[in-house]
Amino acid sequence: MIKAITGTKDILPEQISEWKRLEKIVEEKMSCFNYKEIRTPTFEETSLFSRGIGEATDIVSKEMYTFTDRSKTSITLKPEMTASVVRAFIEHKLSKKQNLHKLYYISSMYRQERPQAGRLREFHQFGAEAIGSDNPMLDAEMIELAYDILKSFGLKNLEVKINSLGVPSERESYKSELKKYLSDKFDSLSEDSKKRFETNILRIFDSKDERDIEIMDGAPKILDFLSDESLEHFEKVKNYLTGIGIEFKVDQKLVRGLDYYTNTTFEIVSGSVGSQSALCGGGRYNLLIEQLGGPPTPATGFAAGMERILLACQNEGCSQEDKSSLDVYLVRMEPAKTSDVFKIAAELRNNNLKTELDYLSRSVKAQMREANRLKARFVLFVGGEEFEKGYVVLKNMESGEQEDVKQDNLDAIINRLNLK
RNA sequence: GUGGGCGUAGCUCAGCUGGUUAGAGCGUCUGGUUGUGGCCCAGAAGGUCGUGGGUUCAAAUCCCAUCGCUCACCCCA
Repeated sequence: MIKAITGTKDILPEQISEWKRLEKIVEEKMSCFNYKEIRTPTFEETSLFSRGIGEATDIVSKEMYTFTDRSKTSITLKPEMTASVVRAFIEHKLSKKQNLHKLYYISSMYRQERPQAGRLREFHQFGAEAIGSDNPMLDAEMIELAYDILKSFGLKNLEVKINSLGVPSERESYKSELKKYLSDKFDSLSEDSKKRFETNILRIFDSKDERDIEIMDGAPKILDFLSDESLEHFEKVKNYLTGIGIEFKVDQKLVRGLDYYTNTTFEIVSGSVGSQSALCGGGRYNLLIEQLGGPPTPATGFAAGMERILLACQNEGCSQEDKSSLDVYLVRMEPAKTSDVFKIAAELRNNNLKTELDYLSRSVKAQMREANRLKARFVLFVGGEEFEKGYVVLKNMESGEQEDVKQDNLDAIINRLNLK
């Protein structure tokens, strides 16, 4: 048997309604905040991601789906969306059109990691990018927007964490201070963190090793190394959030894995999923656009993992039942009436009524059971003596009442079905 | 890349101190009188016990390998 590739999942019909519900909320909220949808290709030139996300990050160094196509171009399935959006922004010279672009997307992403709860190799994210302004209001708006969507979807067990990583010069001086602090404690660090000491020292903060956590509790704090300007930006973000009643926690251990972040970073975590608790993460990336060859342009954004959100929702019991039902089910009482049934179905469907009929040549009883399972509001019996007299029988499945209706006057039925 | 758990009907699982035709619940299908659902009742279909090898008179049950799933580390959404 051929099975789906490891880390990929089919989304079956019974699961679609929750996906649609989430997508609908995303679209409504994005539009409410005046973000415009953008769609970019599934794959890009590999260098976009290696330059954009950072050569040393795990995403680029070991998780990308990269291959060479027939024209020997190195191609990569997009592991995240920001680099693609920025590429499109630069390529289409959007900065010349207007100063600020507020964009959103819903798309699948690809990362070759070991799958686990809330983590797949093909997964779906929605997210937003505001390109063209350094205004801290937009930093706050990103958090507001993401939080708003998660809340609207029904999630409760949420926590907003924010931090500021400052600008590169501030971060570099912080990193060297951190290095100093850790140098005499190096031997006590976990093996993983010893590696991180060289590759990305900030990530030691992410360690779940108890000794590491203890050591890092005494480490210097990033906010002490930020300039007045960076701190002021951060203060404003916090004030805006407080002003609209969003609770948050400043977490100076919140460092993000992508290289391009500057100043504000944030995460919204859920206590309702497994260890992959970050439902959404983002922050400001003021240098990325220039770094990818565009005009110097400040920007901020976020991405949210849809599978994780769905998982959290399921675990919190906030999923909604699929309420879809049928308007009418046609019961064919004799095999000879098949073409009549088919004709009536066509007319009902032409009038936008959700109509179903039997394709398996089953008994009337079986057809009724099927109608019931499909939650049909009405059943229309075609056949028998009524049909010979020119009538079809309309049955209300909830009340059980039924009545004869002239078969050459389907309009009466259509009107009746459209009423409720 | 590293570690733990698990692979028996469509689904959830029982059976596993080796021993006659492998079970349950749910679901599916068909019936419960001529043409009518939901509840109830009856019956039926459906499984090379992940795959390959080994031990044995005998293996779903023990051993090895392999594949897959899953959770966690790592990383991140």
